[in-house]
Amino acid sequence: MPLKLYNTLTRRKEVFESLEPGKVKMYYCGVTVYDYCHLGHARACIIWDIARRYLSWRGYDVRYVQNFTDIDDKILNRAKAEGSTMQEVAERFIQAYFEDMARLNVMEANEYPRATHTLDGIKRLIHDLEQKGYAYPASGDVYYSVRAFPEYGKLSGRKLEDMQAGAGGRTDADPEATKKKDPFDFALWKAAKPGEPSWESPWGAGRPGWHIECSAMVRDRLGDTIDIHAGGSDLIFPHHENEIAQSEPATGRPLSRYWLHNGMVNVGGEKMSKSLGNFTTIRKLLDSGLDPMALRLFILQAHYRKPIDFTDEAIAAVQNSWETLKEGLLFGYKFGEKLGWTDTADPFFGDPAAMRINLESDPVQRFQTSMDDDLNTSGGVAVLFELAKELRKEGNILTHEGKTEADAQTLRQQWQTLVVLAEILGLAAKPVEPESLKLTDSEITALIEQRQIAKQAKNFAESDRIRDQLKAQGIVLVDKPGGVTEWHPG
RNA sequence: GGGCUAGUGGCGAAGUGGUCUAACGCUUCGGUCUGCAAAACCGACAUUCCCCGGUUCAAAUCCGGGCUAGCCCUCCA
Repeated sequence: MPLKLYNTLTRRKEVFESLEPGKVKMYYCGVTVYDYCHLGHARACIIWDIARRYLSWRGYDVRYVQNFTDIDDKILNRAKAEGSTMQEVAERFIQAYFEDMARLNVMEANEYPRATHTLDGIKRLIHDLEQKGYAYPASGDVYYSVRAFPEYGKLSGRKLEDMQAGAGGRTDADPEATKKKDPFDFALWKAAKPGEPSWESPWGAGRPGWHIECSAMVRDRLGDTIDIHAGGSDLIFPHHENEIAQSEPATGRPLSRYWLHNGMVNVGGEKMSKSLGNFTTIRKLLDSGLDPMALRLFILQAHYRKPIDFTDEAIAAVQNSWETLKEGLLFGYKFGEKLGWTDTADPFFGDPAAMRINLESDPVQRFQTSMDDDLNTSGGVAVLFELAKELRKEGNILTHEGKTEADAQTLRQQWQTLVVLAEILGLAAKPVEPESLKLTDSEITALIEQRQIAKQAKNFAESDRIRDQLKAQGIVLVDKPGGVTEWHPG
C-alpha cells in the first residue's frame, strides 16, 4: 500500500514519491516570532512533526527544515512598544518556542534558518528575478511583477480577474500602491525607514519583504526542488503562492512536489488568531494542568485538514482519553516484572527505538493503512486505543487476581506495538518515580489494617476516611474478595 | 462578489459505491464486583449519515439543485 497525501496544488490525494528514492526534503513554514505560540501553531507543529515521524518510520531519510521569520513589522512594533530591539524580541520568542515544543514532544528540526541569517540568499534571489524580468526597483523598493508569471494563482486556484473584486478596499489604502506597476505586485525588498533595522543591498539599504525569505531559505538549505512544503492553510494565499512565483522563475524548476496544508483551530466557530484576540497560548494551557500528551491527542483525533473547535468540553474529554492510553503505555513498567519479562531493569527498557515488533500484525497493518491515507491520525489513534484497552484489561486482572491467563510474550508484543505506534504519533508516557509518596510501606499497611478493623466494626465513616486519606497521598486501595485489601500507587 | 473545503449519534470524530443494522474516543444509563465506592469488566445508546431530486442491481459514499458552516481573497499555523 502506497502512502497518499493530499496535494493542495492538484487538489487531490496523490501517491507520494520522493524526488530521490529513500530521501525526503521537507520544509515547514514556521512562525513569525513576535509572541508566544498559541494552539493554532501547536496544531501545525504537531501535525508536521507527525508527518515527518511517519515518513521516517516508512523508511525515508527525512531532512526537515523549519524557518523562523525574524524580520517583520509586528516584531518591530513590539520592540518599539517595549523599548527593545527586533533582535531581542525575536530571540526571546524563539527561546519560548523551543520550550513550548519540548513540552509538546515535537522533535527538533534538522535546521532552523532565520531571515536574518539568509540575507545573501535573499539578495541573490531578488537579483536573479530582476535579471530575468520578474522584478523591478522603485525608489528603494523592489517589487515582484505578478503579471510576468502566467502560472500565478495555480496553488490557491484563483485567477487575477477573480481577485480584483475583493481587493478593492486594500489597494486604495496601500501606501506602496503608487510605486507598484500593478496592484497585485508585492514587495521583495523594502527601502529602509529611519530608526528601523536595515541591510545594505544593490537597491540601497532596506529589508526583505515577507515572502522572499522562505524562497531563499528553501533554496539555500534544501535546493531548487523539495518534496514537501507544509504549513497552515491560511498561508496558501498569498504566502505560498508568492513563494512559487519567486522561486520557480528564478530556478526554472518546481519549488515543491507536494504542498500540504493543515486546517485551522477554531474557537466558537471562528478561527483562532492573534488579530482576533481569541487565542490561548500553549504555555497557558499546559500551565493550567492539561497534560501535553492530551493536547496532542486532541489534535490527532481530527483529520489534519479539517477545522477543529477548541472548547472546554473537548479538552476535558481528551484528558480522560489520554488516561486510558497512558495506562496502556505504562503497562510494561507496571506489570512487566510480574509477567516474568527479564529486561525490565535494562536501561533501554521501554525505548521504542530498541523494540522489534511484528510489522505484519493486524494492528500495525491497520495503523499503516490509516496513516497511508493522507495521514489519517484518527484512524491510527483508534488502533492505539484498542491495544491500550486490551492491556488495561489485563493489567486490571493482574492487579486483582495477581495472574492472568494471557500469554506473557503476547502481552509483551502488544505493549511494544502500542509503544512503537504511539511514538510515531509523538505520544509517550514514562512512569513517574514514586518519590511523591510520603508514606512508607509499613505505614500504609498499618493504615490498611486500621481500616480493616473499622470495616469489621461497620464503622464505614472511619474506613472511608482512611481510604480518602490514602488516596490524597496517591495510594489507591483495591478491595479484593475475602476481605483482602491491596494497594498501588494511583 | 470570487475561490476552496465541509455538513455522520448526547458530544468529538473515522469511513467516500456493496463486508456500514456506520470504527475509535468522551459522556450517559443498566449490570457484575463492593458495606458503599473506586478501578476494571459486560451490555445499551445513529436501521441511519443536512434537505430535495437523479444515476445504479446497490449510495453516508457518485451527479444536479438547495440550505448551513468554516477558511482564503489584508498580517496569520
